[in-house]
Amino acid sequence: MDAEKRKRLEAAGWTLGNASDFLGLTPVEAELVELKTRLALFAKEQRRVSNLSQNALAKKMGSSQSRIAKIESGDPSVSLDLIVRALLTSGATRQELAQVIVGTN
Amino acid sequence: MDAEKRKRLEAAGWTLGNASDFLGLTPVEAELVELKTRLALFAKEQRRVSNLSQNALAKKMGSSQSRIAKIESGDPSVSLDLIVRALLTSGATRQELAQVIVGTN
DNA sequence: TCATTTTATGTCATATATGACATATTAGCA
DNA sequence: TGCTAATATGTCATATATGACATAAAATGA
Repeated sequence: MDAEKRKRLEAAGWTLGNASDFLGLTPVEAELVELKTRLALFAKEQRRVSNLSQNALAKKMGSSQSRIAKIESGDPSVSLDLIVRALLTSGATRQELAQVIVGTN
Repeated sequence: MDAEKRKRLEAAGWTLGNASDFLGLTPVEAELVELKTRLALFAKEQRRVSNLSQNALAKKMGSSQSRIAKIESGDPSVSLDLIVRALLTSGATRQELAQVIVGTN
């Protein structure tokens, strides 16, 4: 969005910002959310690469299908611990984890 | 330990193995523990580099001094989420996180 | 030494994450 | 189309993590 459009919108009474602002997240919280989201997406890829159904992965790591679904959908009730456990169980390496963490930015 | 010593110890009634074996951890659980331990150590370093007392860091991230101590001592009651929050709050970059995760091995 | 700050350890009420389950929705294929 | 596996979504009792607090033990410096 360019400065012009921003100015017009703000003049019209809009408060601009991103999702972090809206949710009232601190920068650290926002970064953690982004990190978890990226890892969650990668977890979905990894599971598919390893040819496991959500159910199969769940059994393999002592969890349940519904929780795997929540992991992959970025459900806020899912801990970083669980995401990483899913990733490691579906064969992701530490190098790959690191890769995802550094990201594109 | 070489095969000779192992044989002698086992003959003497010792069951050999590492901490993972002793605690009955699966390979994935063991790797997660190791990962958390390394990050915990790095968290301690990072806090010191940023010249924060445990109390100061705790306030900064809305936690408590005792919990910071537990983070840094590798207490099993501490989540990966909390460790990472502590790291980010004390100024660690994603690159540094990734660095620690890939580790030396 | 002593005073002060920092860190460690233990406990507890509460908050949050968890697996299990039911059930809905979607994909994939004959 | 129908049939079946896969995935999504919601709920709940229980397990685990949390900040707060007290207090002990170290560290730091005068």
